[in-house]
Amino acid sequence: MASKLKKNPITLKESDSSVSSIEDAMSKTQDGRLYNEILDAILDHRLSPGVKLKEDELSSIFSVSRTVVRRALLRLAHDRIVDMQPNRGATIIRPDVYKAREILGVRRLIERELIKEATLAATPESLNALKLCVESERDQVRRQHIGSGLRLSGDFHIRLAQLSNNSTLLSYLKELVPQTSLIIAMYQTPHHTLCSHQEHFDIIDVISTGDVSAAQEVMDRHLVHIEEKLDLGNERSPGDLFSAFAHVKNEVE
Amino acid sequence: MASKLKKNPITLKESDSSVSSIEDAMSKTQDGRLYNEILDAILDHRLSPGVKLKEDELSSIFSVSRTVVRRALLRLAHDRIVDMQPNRGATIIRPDVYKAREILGVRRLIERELIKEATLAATPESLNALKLCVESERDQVRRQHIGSGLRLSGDFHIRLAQLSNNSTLLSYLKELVPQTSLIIAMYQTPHHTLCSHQEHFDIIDVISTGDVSAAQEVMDRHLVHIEEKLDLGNERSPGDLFSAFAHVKNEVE
DNA sequence: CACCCACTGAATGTACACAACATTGAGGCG
DNA sequence: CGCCTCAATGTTGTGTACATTCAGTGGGTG
Repeated sequence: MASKLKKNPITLKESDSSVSSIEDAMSKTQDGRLYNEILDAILDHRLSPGVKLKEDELSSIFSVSRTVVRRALLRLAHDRIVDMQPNRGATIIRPDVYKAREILGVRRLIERELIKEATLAATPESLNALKLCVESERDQVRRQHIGSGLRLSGDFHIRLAQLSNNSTLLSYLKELVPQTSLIIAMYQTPHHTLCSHQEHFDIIDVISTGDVSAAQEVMDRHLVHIEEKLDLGNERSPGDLFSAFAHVKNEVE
Repeated sequence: MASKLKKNPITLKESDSSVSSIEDAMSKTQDGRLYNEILDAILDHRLSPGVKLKEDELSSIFSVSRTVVRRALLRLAHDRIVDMQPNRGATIIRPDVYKAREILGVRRLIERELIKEATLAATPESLNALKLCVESERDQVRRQHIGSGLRLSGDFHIRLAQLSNNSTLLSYLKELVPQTSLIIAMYQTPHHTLCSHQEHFDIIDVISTGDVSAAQEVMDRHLVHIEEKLDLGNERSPGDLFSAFAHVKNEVE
């Protein structure tokens, strides 16, 4: 059992994650830290769809008790980021094509509203802070830190949503972003599937004009672009054995 | 400590709740049962906004260990139905006016989309089943079972949403309905604030015509009516000491 | 040879004990 | 007389042991 420790290359980056992640006040308890760790791993594509998250392994890796692991997993399950069946443990979701379209559709619905409210509430200062965030994203990608780039790309959407002061829709988006990350992991095409940071800069520009409809239009197109870059036509993602043989091992939902 | 058992009048209606509640497959584990019990109590207005949910008390009342109680509370916290602060326990949320408007606004956004998809996916059979549900709701109210009527009223919206096959938006609505129930409890005016079942019948009728825009219009008006029946002008709900002295005891968020 | 069933091992569900933290009240001090 | 300190108490956070369930396996039988 102890030999399984090195099986997973997840490093726990103490202070880094609590800074980079948007989740702020919840890191006080241990399960909040673990929750963020797993979330970051998913956003960075270090954890793939379909991976089984065994409680013993996680407790070994992060040196916490199963109690803490269970809490973290329960939260992820409630976010619909992992799937928990009674007595059968937790696995990272593998959205099928139908579900993927559903999630992306909900994102469009919700972000259309969020950007409307954000546009009405934006100030020059908050937009500048947002711009800095996108620049950092761009720099990470240039340095070939694709994983961090991906996470920061999600961060942009969440920070943008925070401008709106709509905490309900914000909490939904916080679930949708990791789900989208998993969808990208499953259905990405050879060409890059990152949010283009240029589009992020464009979005900031439109918001600063105060034109709500235009902002909604740009955001919607941005999300459609993401969807178009995916290969949602045929179900399996190329080169992924898990997808190719999904019907053998587990016929999900 | 054992003497506190009789303090809370919550009865645990074994089989009843698992039938009446929409939550279906989750009642296998004990925490799912407790989760549904608390949710039903909120929907029936047997539990009010601001009530402290102590782990020991709940574990005594329902004869389960604190482990189970904690899981249930954690789920409720994630639904934003209870508020959990580290080391400070769980209390049922008390949405202020701003938050109340936000939640009702999100409901309108989400149900507008849900009824669109439901209209496109509806069949005569599914609509008939829905009609039976509303009739049962009407009968409960006629028999003065206001609590059950309230819960069934929420059930209508959820069952309607289930027609749409959009599980993401459905899960959001499952959080929004109890939140709405708490808002109604806080801000209800002397005249009845139930969803009028007549409007529910109307909604079913419009859906059966297949006219999406009309259905959206009717649903939107229905939700606006609910909001209009509330007294969101002045914050306190009449006769509720908790609200009246909220600024003294705890200045929430 | 294929199918069925009991067994076994591993993983999860639950309970309880202890530790850490927050709240509150009394007492002392300024 | 009011304020501060600190201990007592209650409540939550965490770790661990035990119970339960499930999946895989091996042997037996039709």
